[in-house]
Amino acid sequence: MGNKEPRTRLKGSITMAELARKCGYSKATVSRALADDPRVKPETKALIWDMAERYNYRPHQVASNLAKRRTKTIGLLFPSAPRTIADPFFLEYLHGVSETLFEQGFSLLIPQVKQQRVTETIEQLIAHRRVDGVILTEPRLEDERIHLLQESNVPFVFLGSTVNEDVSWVDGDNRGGICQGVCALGALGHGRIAVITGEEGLVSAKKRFLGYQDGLAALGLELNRDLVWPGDFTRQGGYAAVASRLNQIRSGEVTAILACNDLMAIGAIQALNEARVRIPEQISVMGFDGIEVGKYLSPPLTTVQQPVYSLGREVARVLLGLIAEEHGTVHVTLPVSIVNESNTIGPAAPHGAA
Amino acid sequence: MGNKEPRTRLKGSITMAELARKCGYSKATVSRALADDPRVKPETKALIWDMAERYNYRPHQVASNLAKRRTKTIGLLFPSAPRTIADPFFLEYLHGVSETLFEQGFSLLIPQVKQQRVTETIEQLIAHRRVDGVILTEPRLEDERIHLLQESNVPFVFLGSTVNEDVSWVDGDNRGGICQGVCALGALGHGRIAVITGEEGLVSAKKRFLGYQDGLAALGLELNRDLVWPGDFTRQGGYAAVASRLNQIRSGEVTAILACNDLMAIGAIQALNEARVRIPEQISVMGFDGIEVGKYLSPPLTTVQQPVYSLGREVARVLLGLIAEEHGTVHVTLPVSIVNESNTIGPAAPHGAA
DNA sequence: CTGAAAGCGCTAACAA
DNA sequence: TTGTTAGCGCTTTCAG
Repeated sequence: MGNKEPRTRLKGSITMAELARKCGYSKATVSRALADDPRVKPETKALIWDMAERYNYRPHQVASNLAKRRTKTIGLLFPSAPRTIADPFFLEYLHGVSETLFEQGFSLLIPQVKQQRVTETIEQLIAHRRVDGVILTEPRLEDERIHLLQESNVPFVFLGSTVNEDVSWVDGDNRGGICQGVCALGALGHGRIAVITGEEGLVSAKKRFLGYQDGLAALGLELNRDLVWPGDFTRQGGYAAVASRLNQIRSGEVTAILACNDLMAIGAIQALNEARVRIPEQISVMGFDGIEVGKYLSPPLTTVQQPVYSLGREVARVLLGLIAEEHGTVHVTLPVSIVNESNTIGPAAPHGAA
Repeated sequence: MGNKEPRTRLKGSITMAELARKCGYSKATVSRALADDPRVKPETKALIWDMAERYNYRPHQVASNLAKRRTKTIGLLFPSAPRTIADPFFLEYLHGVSETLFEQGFSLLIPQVKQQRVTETIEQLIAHRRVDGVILTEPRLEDERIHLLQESNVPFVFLGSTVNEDVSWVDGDNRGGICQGVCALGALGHGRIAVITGEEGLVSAKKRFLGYQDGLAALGLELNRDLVWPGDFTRQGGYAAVASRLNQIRSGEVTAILACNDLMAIGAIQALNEARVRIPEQISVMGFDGIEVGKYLSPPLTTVQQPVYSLGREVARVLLGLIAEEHGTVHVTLPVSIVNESNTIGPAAPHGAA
C-alpha cells in the first residue's frame, strides 16, 4: 500500500531534501530528528525514522562533514626506518586502532612510510585539513613532531609515552615490564644478564633500559657496561649484537639475554642457533612486546607481553575523546606480563666463568 | 616588499575566495588555474600559483570532494576468521596499498575485521557513499560479495584471482608457483610429497592445489590422496595436519611437505620440531607466500616468494585506474620465485619405505 | 580567456 | 516544536 516508490537501493539513494518533502517536514527538522535532537517531538521523530528506513535514506558523509567542518579521518603515522610498517607489532596494533575508528565512522589516512621528511608529511596532513586528529608512534626524547602538532591545534596521541607532560599518550608498562623480566631471570639464578637496547633517542628505549637497571638493583646486581649491547629494535640489530659477542656467551660471562623487543630477540636467537648455542640450556633469551610471531618459533619466545591490540584500541579511544573534547591530556599505561615462561629461558647453567 | 600579510601558517590557512580576491580574479579562474586547466592564460596561472604559494593556500579536500561527488576514500576489507588482519602477509600488503593510495591523496576505510556479516559491511560502505572504491581479499569460488558490489556500481578489485571473468584482480602466480615448488622438490629426489591444502572454498586454495597436481604430473608422479592433507591457511591448521600424521612421516611414506602458505609451513615445522623430526635431514618443508616472518625462523623457511608489497601497490593502482575510468576490467598476475632454497628443503633421504 | 551564479547535501543560527 | 535562511569551500555550467 502506498509503497511503489522507485526504490533505488544503494544506487542513488535519496537525499535529505527529498526525504523531508516526503515526510512533509523541513530539512532542518529531518536533520534534527535523525540526529536524535531532543527538540523534535517524539511522534515526528518516529515518523521521520520510519520514512528514512522505508526510503532507505543514507546521510551523505561528505556533505555532513563539510557542514560540520570535520573530516572524519585520522592520520596514522607509522615509525620510519629502521622500523617499518612491516614490523609485526604494528599490524596487531593497527588492528585495534582501525577497529575502534571504524566503529565511530572514522577513516584512516596512512602516509607513505618511506617518507623521511616527517615534518613535511605532518604539515601536509594538517594543512590540507585532511584529518581531525593524528596518531603517532615511537616518541623520541626530542621530538620535533610534537611542536608542529601543538602549533597546529590538531588533537594527537602517541603510542608510547613522551617526555612532554602536556602530550597525551598510551603505553604499555615498559619500565616495569623489563624489570619484571630481569627479576624472572634472576629468580632462575641468572646473575649475568645482558641487555640488547633499543634505538637510541627513543623514549621507549630509554624507559626499557631504566627497567633493566631497576631489575638489576632489585636483584642486588651491579650494572656492567660490557653487558649492555646496543641495538636498534630491528631483527638485524639483535642478530648483530649477539653475533659479535659470541665469545662472551661461550665463556659464560653472560647466561641470559634480555632483548628490548621481540624482533631483536628473534635476531639474537638466529645468531645463537647458527652458532649452535642451545637455548635455554646454554643461554636464556627473553624478549619484549609479545608479538604474534614470537609464537611461531620453536620453542615459542619467552617474552613480556604487551596488550598490543588493546593499546591500539586505547590510542584510538583517547584520540576520539580528545577530538570530542571530552577530556584533556591523558596518559594511559596498560599492564604487561611475562608469557611462555620457561620456553626460551631456563635455570642458569653452572658455567665455568671466564 | 608588499609581504606583510597575516601569514596564518597552517592554522586557518586562506580560502579560495580570499585567494581569488588577492589575485584580482574570480574563484572560478583560480579554481581552474589550480587544476591546471588549459583554458587559463599561462601568465594568469603563473600569477595565481605564485600567490597560492605565497599565501600558503591549501585546497579544502572535503569541500572539493563534495563538489566533485567523491570521497577520496577507499574501503579495504581484510579476510575474516580464521585469517585475520594479524596475518603477517597482510601487513606487507597493506604497506603497498596504503603507500600508493596516499600518493594519490586517498584515505583508507578499514572496517572491523571481526565482522562476520560481510554483506552488511559492504552495504554500509557503499550505501553511505563513504568510499569511491573497494579492495577485497581472498575471493571465494562462490562469492556473494561480488554480486553486491557489481549491483552497486562501485569500482572494486580483488587481491587474488576470481573465477568471474568480469571482475578485476591482481594476483601472484599461485598455480605456477606451487608447481615450481613441487618440481624443485622433485629435483632433489623427492617422490613422496605431501601437500597441506588451503581453506576450502577459496580460489587461491584451489589454484594452489591445481599447481600441486601440475607439479606431480610434470614429475611423472601419481596423485596420492593420503598425501593430501587438508588445511585452512592458519598456523594451527598446519600444525594439526602434521601432528596427526607423524606416523606417515616417520615411516618414510612422505619425505617432503609442501604447505600452501607460509603460516601453515610454520605450524608444520613446530609440530616437526616438537616431534624431534629434523628438517631438512629427515623431511623437507616448503611454504608459499614469502612473508617476512619466514626469515625469522632458524633456518629461514624455504618458500615461494610472492611479491607481496608489489601486489599491494598493483591492487591500489588498478583500483585507481578503474575509478578514473582509465581502463575496464583487468587481470594482473605477478611472477613468484623460490627463495631460501636449501634451507628447509634438502635431498630426499633414502628412508626405509613403509 | 574570465566571471557570475548555481549548486554538491547537510547543518546551524535565528526566527516564528 | 518547526521552518527559514544562510552558509561550509569548492566546482562547474553557462554566458560573455
